[in-house]
Amino acid sequence: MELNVAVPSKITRNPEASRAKILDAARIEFVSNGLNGARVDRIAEQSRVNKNLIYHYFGSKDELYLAVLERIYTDLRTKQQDEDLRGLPPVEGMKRLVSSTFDHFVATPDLIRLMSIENIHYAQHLKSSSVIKPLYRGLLDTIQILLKRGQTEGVFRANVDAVDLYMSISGLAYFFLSNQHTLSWLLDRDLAARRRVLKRRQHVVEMVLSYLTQNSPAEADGADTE
Amino acid sequence: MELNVAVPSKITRNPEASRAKILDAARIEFVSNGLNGARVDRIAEQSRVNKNLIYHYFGSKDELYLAVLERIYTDLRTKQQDEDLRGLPPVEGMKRLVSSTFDHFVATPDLIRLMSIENIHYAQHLKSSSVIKPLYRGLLDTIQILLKRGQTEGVFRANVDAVDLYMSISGLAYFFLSNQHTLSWLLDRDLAARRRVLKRRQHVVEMVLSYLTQNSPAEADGADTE
DNA sequence: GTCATTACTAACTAGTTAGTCAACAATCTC
DNA sequence: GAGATTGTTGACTAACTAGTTAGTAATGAC
Repeated sequence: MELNVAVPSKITRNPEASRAKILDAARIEFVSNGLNGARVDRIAEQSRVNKNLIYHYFGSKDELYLAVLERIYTDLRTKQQDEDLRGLPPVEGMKRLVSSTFDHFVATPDLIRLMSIENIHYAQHLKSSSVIKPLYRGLLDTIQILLKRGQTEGVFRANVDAVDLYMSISGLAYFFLSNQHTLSWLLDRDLAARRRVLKRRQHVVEMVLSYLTQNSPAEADGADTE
Repeated sequence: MELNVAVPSKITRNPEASRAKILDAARIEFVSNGLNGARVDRIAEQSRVNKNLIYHYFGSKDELYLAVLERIYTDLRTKQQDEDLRGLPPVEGMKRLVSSTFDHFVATPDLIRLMSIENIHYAQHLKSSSVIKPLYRGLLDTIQILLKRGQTEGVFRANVDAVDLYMSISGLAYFFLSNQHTLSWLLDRDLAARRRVLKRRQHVVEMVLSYLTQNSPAEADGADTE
């Protein structure tokens, strides 16, 4: 319904586009500079929108940040179609779950940084969100389903906590990515190099699967229970 | 118009104590609020020292931050006496290495937060430090020594990269701690609870050791090499 | 004791920064 | 087309913040 007359050129109103432009610029700004380092003026400038419009739509810097956080979390969880894996043979399903989790992290560095930023702030924004929390139920269920089936089929070890397994799958990928800058420097390796990333991916998959497929308390070793 | 007469109570000078007080207060401030969130005025107030003294000793906010960073890294690496583990039987040595790494992380939450903060800032301060980098050599050497010996003795799998192993050992503990706040909320668990931490510790040790002790390419499975 | 050095202080400043005010103008409702 | 609603703007402000200036006084070297 646009282009109604010849050349209007008057200030066209486009709330959705403005909102989206603000959100895009805000994402870049928050991800690059953290919550305290981010500048509202810079977001206004980058999105080519009047600063007050930001307050009109989002209320405050913190609420804008939360909006960015919610969007990036929901984007991730809608892309991550783990439900498809539930029907696969446990070993195969778990392999794919681990590698796809890894791939999603690699593909979304913004998410990694925002998670770090949010934890620096004691997750106080996340806690005031109602939309993010439910997103995690599905992933945990998938892990639980594959785990249980693998155990009854006798291919996975017993006594594995799904939450612990989730944290390990994520943690093995997360640390490598979130701490890339300090690690690359300290270890004299370019961890962002494509080859390195692929190598890491394989290592992570192998570690998780060798843990799962090894019969439970294999080591009847010394106590070490202090 | 002070009480300059009778009681002398003159301002005693104590450079080392002042320096230390500033550093202590700065550590708390930077760890709690991040680099951008930290306030120099607050550090001055908390250390009960004139603000200019901070600039007198440390030059700038960034240099003060670097001083805090260097101190916490060196503290960790002097406490972490991994050299002692090099003579142990590989499995036992590695077990202890993993659990002591975990314990050090748990005991030093400040370090975890500073590492996250530093990575948010692309490790730019760390890179300008000359003292931190060498500290890492020893730990990697220990891993390498235990790994090699375990491999020649036939108890550890072949083709394990020491850097990957280091990142896994650290990552399994780090993610659990650094992302405690978001994870506790998202997973409905209090990850700071003592029982949880001990359980996690055991899980991490088991995961690393089952990976190491499983014979190399156990799964002659489908390709999955896309 | 004198002098240079170093520790320490109080008051100030130039530049930011999140957020607001008051108004204008498309667009929607009827 | 009148009137309410909502999108959009530029100028403004009060509070803050890293860093400075200019000075005083304790201490060490000789």
